[in-house]
Formats: sequence, C-alpha cells, structure tokens
Amino acid sequence: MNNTTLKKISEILGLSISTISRALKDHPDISAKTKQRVVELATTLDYEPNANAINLRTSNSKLFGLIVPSISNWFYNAFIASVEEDSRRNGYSLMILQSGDDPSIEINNLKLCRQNRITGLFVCISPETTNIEPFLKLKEMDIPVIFFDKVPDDARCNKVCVADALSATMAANELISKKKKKIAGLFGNPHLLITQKRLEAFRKTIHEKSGAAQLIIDYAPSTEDAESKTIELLKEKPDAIFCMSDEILIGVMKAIQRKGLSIPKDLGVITISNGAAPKLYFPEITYVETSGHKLGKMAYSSMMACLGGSTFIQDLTIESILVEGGSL
Amino acid sequence: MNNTTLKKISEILGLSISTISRALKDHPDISAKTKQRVVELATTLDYEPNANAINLRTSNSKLFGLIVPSISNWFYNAFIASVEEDSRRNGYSLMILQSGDDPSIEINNLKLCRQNRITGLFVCISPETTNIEPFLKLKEMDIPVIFFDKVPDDARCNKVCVADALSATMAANELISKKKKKIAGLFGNPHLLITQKRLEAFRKTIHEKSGAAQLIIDYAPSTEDAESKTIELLKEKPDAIFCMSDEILIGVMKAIQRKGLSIPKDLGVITISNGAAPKLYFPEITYVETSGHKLGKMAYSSMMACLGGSTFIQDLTIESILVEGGSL
DNA sequence: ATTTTTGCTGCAAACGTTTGCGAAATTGTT
DNA sequence: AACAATTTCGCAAACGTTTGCAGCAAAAAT
Repeated sequence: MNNTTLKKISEILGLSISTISRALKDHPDISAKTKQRVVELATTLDYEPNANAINLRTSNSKLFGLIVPSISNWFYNAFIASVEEDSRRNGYSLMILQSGDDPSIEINNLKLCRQNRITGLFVCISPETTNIEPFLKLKEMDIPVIFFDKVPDDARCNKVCVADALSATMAANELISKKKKKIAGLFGNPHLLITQKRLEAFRKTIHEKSGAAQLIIDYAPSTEDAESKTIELLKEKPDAIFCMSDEILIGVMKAIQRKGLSIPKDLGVITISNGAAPKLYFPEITYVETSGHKLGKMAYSSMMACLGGSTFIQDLTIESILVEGGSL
Repeated sequence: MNNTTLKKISEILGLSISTISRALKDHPDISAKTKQRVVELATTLDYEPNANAINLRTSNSKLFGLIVPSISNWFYNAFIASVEEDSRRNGYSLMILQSGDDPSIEINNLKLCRQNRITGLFVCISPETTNIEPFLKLKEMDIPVIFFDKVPDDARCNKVCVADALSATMAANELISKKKKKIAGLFGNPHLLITQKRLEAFRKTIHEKSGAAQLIIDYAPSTEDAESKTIELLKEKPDAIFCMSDEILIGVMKAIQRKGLSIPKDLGVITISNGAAPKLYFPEITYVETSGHKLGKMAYSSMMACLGGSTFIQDLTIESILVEGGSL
C-alpha cells in the first residue's frame, strides 16, 4: 500500500541504503550481481524515487515554471505545447500557471514557483504588470527567467518575441502590392507595447510605400469589440482590412459574414496569426505567421543557454513569414 | 544570492529553528513580539518555504497530475483551465503532461507523477491505452485517479464524462423539430466508443421520431477529412448537417463557404461543441454544449470527494444543454 | 516561602535521498 | 606467507522542514 523506499529495499536485501542507491544508478562501485538483485526487487516493488527527497538533497528540481495570462489561447497554447514537449524530452517537468492578466495572481504564481524551487521560469507578463523586480530577484538567485511574447521594456531581461513591427510591415507591403487603396486596420489594446509598435510600423509602411492609400485605424481589445468595430468600419467601404491578431480576425470575419460580403471580391483581409484561425475559413485568410510553436522552441533553447552558464542577455525575435491564402 | 532558510533566520535572531517555524505559521505558543520580529526578518529576506522539504516531511505534496492527449484542443483546454483555476484557489499545484496519444509516453508521464508524489491524478487516456493497471496501482496507494472524457470501460474507475449518447439525441430532436427531412451526419473516428455511442443514439432518435427523414452518415477523423467529405455530401443536397465535434464543424463550414452556400437558407447546421467554434461564424451555429469547463469543475469536485475519504466509485456525466444559434 | 499554573522556547527525530570517506573482503603480486 | 592493490560496501552527514516532548522562567495560588 505504502511507498517503497531505498530503506525498505535495503532492509529486505540486507544491504545498506547507500548500496541500493548506487546499484540503482549503475554506480561502478557496485558488483553486477548485487546490482541485479537490487534492480529486480526494485521493479517488483514498483520503486519510484521520491523527487522531493532528491530535490532537497541535490537542490536541482528539474522543474520549470511557466506563467501565462491564459492557456486558452491559440498562440500561448502552441507555445506551451512546444515547451512542454522539449522539457519532457530532456527530463524536465513543467508547472503551468495562469495569471488571468491579474498582477496579484501573477505574484502568487511566482511565489509558488519559488517555493517549488524551479530551475527556470518562462513568463509572459500581464499588461498591467509594472513592477518586474520580483522577476529580477529570481535572476539574482541564478534562476534564469525567459520572458516571452509580452515582455518588459528592461535591458536586464532575457526576451524572446515574435517580430512585432516587422510582421506588421510585411502585411502592409502585401496590401500595397495588391494595390489596396482604402485600408482599415484593426488593432488590439492600445496600451500594449506590441500594439503601438505594430501600428507605427504599419502606418509608416503604408505611407512610405503608397502615399495615395487611405488608412482607417481603430482598436478592439476583444473579439466582440472587433465585430462591432468592423460593422462601423465597413460603412466606409474599405477595400481591405488588416487584423492585428487572431482574436480580431475572428470578430472581423463574423462582421463580414453578417454583412454578407464575400472575400476577396468585396474586400480583402489579412492578419497576423499563429496559423490556426486563418485556416478556419474559405478562402483561407492570408496571414503573416507568428508561430507560438517556434517561439516555444526558441524560448526553450534560450533557457538551456542560460542554464549552460551563458550570462549573455538575449533579446531574440523569430522571423515571420507570409502565408498566402486567397483573401487578398 | 542563495535561498534563505529557517535556519538562517534562526541564527540571525538567536532563536531556534522550531521557534521560527512556529512563528511563521502563527502558532499560539509563540509570543506576539517574537512573531513580529520573525515575520519582519522573513519578509525582508524574501523567505519562501522549500516545498520539497515540506512535502518530504509531511508527505502531502498539494500537487495534482493531469495527463491529457494534447493541450492544444479546445475542449481539453477549457477543462485544464478550469481545473487549474480550482486547484490554485485551493492551494494545489498542477503538473500538466501531454501524452500525444502515445501509450508509452503516457506511462512515462505516470511515472513522473509518481516520482513527484502527486496527491491525485486527472487523466484522459489515449485511445490505444489498453492496460489500465498502472493507474489502478495508484488507487491502491490511496492516490485518487479521476478519469475524464476518454475513460476506460472498467467499473473500478472514477469517471467524469460528457453525455455522449444524450447530446446526439438532443441534436437529433432539434433537427426533427425543425422539420429537416434529409439529414447528413458527419462523425469522427469510427473506432472510438464515443463515436459509436453518438452515432447509434443519433440514428435511433431520427428513425424513431421521424420515420420519413432520410439519413446520410459519413466519418471524418480530421478537419481536412470533414471538409472533403462534406463536399461529397453536399451533392446529395441535404437540408441539414449534423457535426459530431468542433473539429468536424470547422471542416464542414469551410466546405459550405467554399460552395457559397448560405446558412440557414440553403441548409441547416448543428453540432456538438465545447462552445467556442460555433461562435466563430455568423449566424452562430446551434449546438449541444458539452462543456470542458463544466467537466473540469466536476472532475475537481470529484477529486475533492475522493480526498475527503469517499471510497464510493463515481461515474458522473454532465448534462448537455442546447444553445440556439441561427443556423437551423 | 513553597507549590502550581501559565507562557514561551529549544531539543531531537524524522521524511528519503546523495555522496565523501573509510573499512572490509577479495584478488593479485612477490 | 606476507604485502599491496583492487573491488565492494557501509557510515554518517546533509538538504529544510514539522512536531511531540520537555525545559525553564515568571506569575499566580496556596
């Protein structure tokens, strides 16, 4: 019924605890026969080492923390799945915490991570998070912190991001090459750095490359907002709509369907996306890919670099690619 | 730089370790002044108790394991988010592992859970999993195991499921009440128990309630399959399509958009869904809700019941509700 | 002034491991 | 047969907590 321990095995076999411990990890000091006896008994008793005891003794938890606003999000989802996979493959476990965009929960999650003596942290901070000292404190304790996606504007942080400005530029270029003249752009929360960067880059590109093109900008923090804002925007008869994210795209598409417009005949649509949402529709929506999966890979390898002793502060960005659908 | 421990605090304050421990947890034995001194120093030193030491000492990890085929799935996502929330609220942590529908990874994940001395496990087994002995072994060790969604056909297991047959029946009834006469039904992997149950219930209801209605059944294991199968089905000019899941709905909708058909004028659509996908479209798709969120709540309370000492084996099912969109 | 009560604190064992060091048993070398 | 070298193993401390028990001082009761 209870758990079997090294001690229990040692008592049954008449050996010392240390011998059992060494036998189980194939230590050269132990003879082959002894090893076999030990391993056999261990498997029949379903021995599993107590991770808590090991962590306590070795102070190496093989545990990563991952704090994210919400796991119910296409982009973060892909990110998490990717990190989980890499972690598991390399013998690390993952502790996933949602902050719900609430800084106080975020702090609480951080506390949990510290209590569990994580060996590293992946974190996407909430928009309201202003004080990143608690995170920097981790760094001081030699616990690497990799900020991803929404990152603080602080040079002391390791960051991995999607190309915020560049992806908007790419989308703008594509719109121009398709000769769009009256372009509506729907952006997310205007207080977020990513929104500002994308908007600036988008506006700049459109103006530089095509002085003639007219631009209508609006903001929509949620899918519902995006839908209602689009209804308004459509009155201006734009010939293309740019969406800053999947959430916005979905609202836009709903509005377009509601109005009975057809793509790309009545107007074009382009978005920045993780890749799933544009494929929900026919024709598939042309998008600039910002892959959560790729970002996860990059975050993981960045983490590994830190654990490997690199003190070099990394500020990485994954490249974007344009995926053509039939929506322009 | 390093972590502060009870010992360190005790040395600074000239008190014993036990006094510090008690002071920090507001033990009545400790005087108010001492408590204050201790708490103050602890906060300035950023003391965080070592969870590993506590778990080791108390053998109560406050950690749940959660094994799921994939976290990149609307339904499981909602489930996980729900369980994570409840767990966190009650001071439990969650260790989320993906099996990728691979039984060997599943076993490995289970091992990880055991090593970390989880106090309970939520698991959705992969379709290929035949041997559930390893899970039952946990139960013997007084570690509750709550199977959810895809559950083994074994009376010794605690299960929480969505209403598989009933939800299909409800959808069928809705189709009949809307006087649909030529109904196409698109189902998932025919080898899964859930597919069989839903198909049987659907067929039975349609035939019993409306002998006149014509039924066309096909299977689509993936969204892509659903799209191509729908293209075929549409040639038969059905007046309604039933989708067994979100994944299928998306394929169906893409086909419908491709063919330029309009809902509900040209044909009706109804689906079984977690709730997100039907709201992607306009008009929103009518669906029978099988809520991952609700299932999570149920799983969590079931877990709590087990931890509370209930040895009663539960086999629970969440009720489904019909959510009307404008697609019929 | 002695005893009893009350309030505060410390001792030490235990949880399950890992690991440096030393000791015993075996083998090999003269 | 005596010694050295080698193989094989055990002792004990340490990781950071919790907690039953005992100790000790001061205040209250006799």
